[in-house]
Amino acid sequence: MKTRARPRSVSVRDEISDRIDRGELSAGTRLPSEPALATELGVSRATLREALRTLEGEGLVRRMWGSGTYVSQSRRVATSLDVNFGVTDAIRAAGMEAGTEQGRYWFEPASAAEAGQLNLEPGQDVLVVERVRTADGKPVVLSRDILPARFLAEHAELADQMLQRSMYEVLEKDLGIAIHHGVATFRPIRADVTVARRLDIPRGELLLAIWQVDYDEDGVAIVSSHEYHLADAFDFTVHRRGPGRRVQ
Amino acid sequence: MKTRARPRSVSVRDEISDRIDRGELSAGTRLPSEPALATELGVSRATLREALRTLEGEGLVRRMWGSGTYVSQSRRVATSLDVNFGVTDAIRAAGMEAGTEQGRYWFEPASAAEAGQLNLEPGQDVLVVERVRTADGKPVVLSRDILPARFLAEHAELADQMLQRSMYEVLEKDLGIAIHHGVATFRPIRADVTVARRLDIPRGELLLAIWQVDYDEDGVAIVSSHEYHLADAFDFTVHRRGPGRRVQ
DNA sequence: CGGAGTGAAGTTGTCTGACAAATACTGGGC
DNA sequence: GCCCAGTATTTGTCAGACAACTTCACTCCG
Repeated sequence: MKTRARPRSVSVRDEISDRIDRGELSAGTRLPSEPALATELGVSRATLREALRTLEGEGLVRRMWGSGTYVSQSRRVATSLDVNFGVTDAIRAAGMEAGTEQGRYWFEPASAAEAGQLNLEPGQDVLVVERVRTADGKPVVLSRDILPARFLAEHAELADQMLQRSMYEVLEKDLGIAIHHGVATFRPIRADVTVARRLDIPRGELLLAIWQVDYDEDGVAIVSSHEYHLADAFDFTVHRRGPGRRVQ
Repeated sequence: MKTRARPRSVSVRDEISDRIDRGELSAGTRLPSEPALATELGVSRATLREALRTLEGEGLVRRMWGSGTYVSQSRRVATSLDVNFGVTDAIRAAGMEAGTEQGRYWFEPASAAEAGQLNLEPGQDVLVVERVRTADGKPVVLSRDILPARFLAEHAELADQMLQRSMYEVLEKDLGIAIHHGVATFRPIRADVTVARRLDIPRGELLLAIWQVDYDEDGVAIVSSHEYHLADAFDFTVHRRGPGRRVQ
C-alpha cells in the first residue's frame, strides 16, 4: 500500500505529535536518539529530522546539539488565537457545547472594502452568513462571514449547511477548499444597538471585535469574517515567537 | 553566560530571510533549485533544507513537491502581536515616536501568582518596573513588568536603564538574556481608577489588557508583563496557522 | 486546427552511509 | 570530595543517489 497522498515526514510529525498528546512522551522527557527513533518509525534519519524541524518550529520539542531532543515544557494552550480557527473550535476548547441561534444568510453585492479584502470587483455577489454562536446555550459571539458567491455556484444548498455546521468544515469537506492561514485583527469596542440586540446585552457593553481574512495555500482570499465576542467569553492567548533571532 | 554555537542552518535561514526583506526575492518568485541554492550558499543540500523547513514554518516560503520553492505573499504585518515584542516595537511599527513617562521601579516579594508564573518561591524578591508609554508624546499604554531580582544581582543600576530603553534590549545586550518566545493573553476591560489616572483618561474608558510571560530558549520564565492599551492606540494583528491539520 | 496523451527535463522528497561538533558520562588522580 | 581528561552518546553536516511529483514541449489522432 503506497498511496502516499502526502510526504512521509508529515505523517511522522503527526505520529510524534500524537504521542505527546497521548502522554506517552511527557514534558521534559528526552526523545529516543534520532537513529533509534528513525528505525522505530520505519523511516530514514533525514525524514525524521524533517519532522523534528517542524515540531521544533511549532514549539513542541527542543533540540540541543550533542544532548538530545526534548519535549517542550510549554504545552499547547487551549484557546489559542493563533492555532484555533473559528468560534466553534474556541468554544469546544473551553469545554463547552457550541451551538447556533438566529442563523440567516443572504446574497448581496460586495462593498468596496469587502471587494478589496477578497480580491473581487466591487459589486460582485458575496454570500453573507450571520450567526449568533452560543456556548452551553448562552450567546457569546455574533459572527458575520463573507465569501464570494461563485464558490457556491453549483451548490447553493450549502448555504443552509453553513448555518448549522462549522464554516471551515463545509468549505473543506463539501467544497474542497482548505484554509491554510488567516490574518486576524482585533480591538475592544462597545456594543452598538444592533449588536446588543442580537447578543441580548445592554448597549455599550464591552466586546472584543475580531476581523479576519482567511486564505488558501495559494494565498487566495477565501473568507472575510467579523466577530463580536463578549468580553468575558474567552481569554484569548497568542504564542509569540522571537525576538532574539539574530543574536551574534 | 553561555554563547551557544550557532548551527549553520540558522545562518542560512537568516541569509534567505534577509534577501526577501531586501526585495532581492519578491513575493511569488521561485527560489533557485535546492542544489543550485545550496552550492551558491556554500552548504550541503541537507543544511539548506533545514533552513527552508524553518522558513516554511514561519510562512515566508512555500515548498511544492516537484515544482519548486516560492516566496509567499507578503505576510509580515506591521503591528503583529505574534512577532512584535514589547510596546516599543509596536509604537515604532506604527510609525510613531516611542517615549516613556512616569517611569518608576521598586523591589518587592513576589505574590503567589507571580511566583507561580516565574517559577519562584513565594516571597522571593522581584523587580517591578512600571511605565506609561507614549506615542508621539501621547500616553497610550500603562505597562508593569515583573522579573526576578536575581537577574540584577550584580547590576542594580540597570533598573534605571529599563525606565528609558526597551526592556528586551537591556535584557539582551546588558544581561545576555535573549527572549525566545512568550505567551500572551488578552481581553477587553474598562479602566479602573488607578489606571485611568495614570493614562489621563476618564474612568470606564475602553482598554485592551494584555498579560504575558516570556521565556528564554531553555523554557525558563524571565519576565511577566501586564499592559493596558488604549482601545484605539493600535490594531493588533495575529497570523493564524492551520487549521486543516488533524481533522477529527 | 484543437485537444488529449506522451515523454523528457526539472524539482522536491527520501534513503544510505559517513564524519564533524557539541554535550554527557566515566573514572582516575589529587 | 573535587577537578579534569578521555570516552561514549547525540545532534549537525556532508555527499551522492534514486524515487515521486510537476511542468511543459511535443506528437499523435480526431
